[in-house]
Amino acid sequence: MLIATWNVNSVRTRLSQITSWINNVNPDILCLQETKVADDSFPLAPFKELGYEVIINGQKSYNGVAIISKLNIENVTRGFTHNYEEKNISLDFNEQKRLISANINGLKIINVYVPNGSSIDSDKFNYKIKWLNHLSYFLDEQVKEDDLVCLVGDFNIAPRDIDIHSPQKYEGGIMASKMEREALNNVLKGRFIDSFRIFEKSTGHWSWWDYRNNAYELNKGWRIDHIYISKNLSSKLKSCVIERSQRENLQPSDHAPVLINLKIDNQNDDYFDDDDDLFEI
DNA sequence: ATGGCAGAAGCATTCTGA
Repeated sequence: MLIATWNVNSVRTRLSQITSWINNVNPDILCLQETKVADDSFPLAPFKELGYEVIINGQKSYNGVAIISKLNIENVTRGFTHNYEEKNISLDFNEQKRLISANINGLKIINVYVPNGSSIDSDKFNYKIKWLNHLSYFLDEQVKEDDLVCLVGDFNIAPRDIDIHSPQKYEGGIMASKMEREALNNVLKGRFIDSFRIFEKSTGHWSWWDYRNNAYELNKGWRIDHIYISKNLSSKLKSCVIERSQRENLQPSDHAPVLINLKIDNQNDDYFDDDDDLFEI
């Protein structure tokens, strides 16, 4: 079973790249972030024609998340489900569309687009930390002990220094600060495993490269897109790859997809045997 | 420290992203 996450930076602009990638890889579930489109303008038909169901939680211009699945989608939730005012925060944390979840094939799929935070002395940074705290509440509320969970998306956080091309340059800054990493760890609470780090312990593997300053050509990237799986899925995890070739498309997203193979059933089990080009080297 | 690049809205330029 193939499960992917991809910040596409506009689903409409990237539509042909996404459908082409789906045709090549044949994922069972694809979670999108930064769809940047209101729900009534989302391009559903191209995905339905490929045999996928689509659930969306979008808004005009900014943010927006979607789950595209070949398998039946159940128990959809959009945004946080708890009463945020009970948590002593008056802002409506569901205004920005950054969260969607559903049960698919016995798994709970949670797709997030964590706020960027701008810079650590900004109001947006404060919003980012609080948003992550809400995500922690959400997991407490929604995830039962024996649930099989995939928490995927653009987290806008490099978990460790080895996930940044120049850690000394960015130490303590946005996406690399201690506060963000602690907030992320509080979300994970030891319940989850970083799929990518099961297979790759070294630095030099990125999922995002800035559009500016020739960052991709200089391979100055960050690993900020993650697939976290609950520990009870760890024995089923067969691979995790970053599909960085998608960053070489004409007019690409600034993010590459991240893809795992879970041995849940017999679907797509031969995928990694017959297309070695999709492995990151 | 600032700007670089890209997308959306909407028609010149601003806002946002990371």
